[in-house]
Amino acid sequence: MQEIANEAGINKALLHYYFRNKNLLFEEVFLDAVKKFHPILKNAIEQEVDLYQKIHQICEAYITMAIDNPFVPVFVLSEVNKQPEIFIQKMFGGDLPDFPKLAAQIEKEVSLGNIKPIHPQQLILNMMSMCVFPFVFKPIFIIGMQANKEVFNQLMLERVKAVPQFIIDSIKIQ
Amino acid sequence: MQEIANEAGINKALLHYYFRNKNLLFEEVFLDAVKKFHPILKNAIEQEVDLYQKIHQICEAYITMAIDNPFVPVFVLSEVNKQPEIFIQKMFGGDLPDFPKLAAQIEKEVSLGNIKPIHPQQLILNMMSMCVFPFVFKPIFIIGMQANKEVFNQLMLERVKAVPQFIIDSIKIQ
DNA sequence: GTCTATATTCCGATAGAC
DNA sequence: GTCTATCGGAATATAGAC
Repeated sequence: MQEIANEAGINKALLHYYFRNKNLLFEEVFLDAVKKFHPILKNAIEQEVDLYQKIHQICEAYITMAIDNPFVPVFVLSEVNKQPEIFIQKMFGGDLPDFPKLAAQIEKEVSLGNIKPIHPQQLILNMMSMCVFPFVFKPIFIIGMQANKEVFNQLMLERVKAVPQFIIDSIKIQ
Repeated sequence: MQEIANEAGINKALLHYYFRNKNLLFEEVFLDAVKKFHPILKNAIEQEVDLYQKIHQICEAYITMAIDNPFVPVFVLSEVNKQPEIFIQKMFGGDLPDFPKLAAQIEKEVSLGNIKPIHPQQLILNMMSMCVFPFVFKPIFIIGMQANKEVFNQLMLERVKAVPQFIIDSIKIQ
């Protein structure tokens, strides 16, 4: 609270005046900021379009969200691993993206022979991983690659197209 | 400190007797536990084998490490995003895996026409993402997929082979 | 080495003046 | 609304007996 007050150029007492206590501050500031993105991401997953389009939409939604708000992936993944049920309830309000529906769509394409055989849940994990992970991995990547923020940001921009391309290259039938 | 003492069946004073203070305890216990894996992962990345073999080795090293120590990815990624330089120094001691060397190997295969054109750093990000991210995403995945720990663990076992397969399917030339 | 008791520090929260 | 001053509790850390 002291650090926040310093940063804001006010004092602790005023923080309590505005937010009553530390937990309410946390929820109003962080959770509200993060909850904004939920409908966008949920919508990308639940849109009624064909699979390749959907892969593009999901990757674009997740990666651009993370580019514009790089703190969100780190924040969500840190918090959700502290108290999974509680955080998910607060964050999604029991209204998570419909992953099973997406899995069913993948399953259908596989059974129709339109894409290579793959476990739908593995494909979903692969897609989510490639969209979100780099933003959490960023510090290690930059130091390990002897890169810098500008290089990293450029790579992330490229990923909006590169990730769906990579996925589709892997699952498409020649 | 009280909780740790309870868990250990001793009292707080003894914890301080052994570790002097909370920070030293943290470093000795957590950092030491995590540092164990560093040479294994580094070695997988730096082995002198052909690219497809190396992809298999890296994925196997990272995923099996995470299966056996699921707390490690969450811990490392949380800490590294708090104080990147400090944590990386403590964790890797200025001796990170040689990612640039791996990038050079990928670059070479691309230029030889052995694999599809791809930005080496993107491929590395994709691989690291698919290996590590699911372990951080686990709580959301389980609830969102209406799955459970057993299903999740089974999926992770399958990923040891499924992830390299997915990558190679994407980059290989028909 | 292990304990009890206690000191010390830190931080969230409140009281009350302005 | 904003501040200073302070309370109260919790957590870290130490003293000292055994």
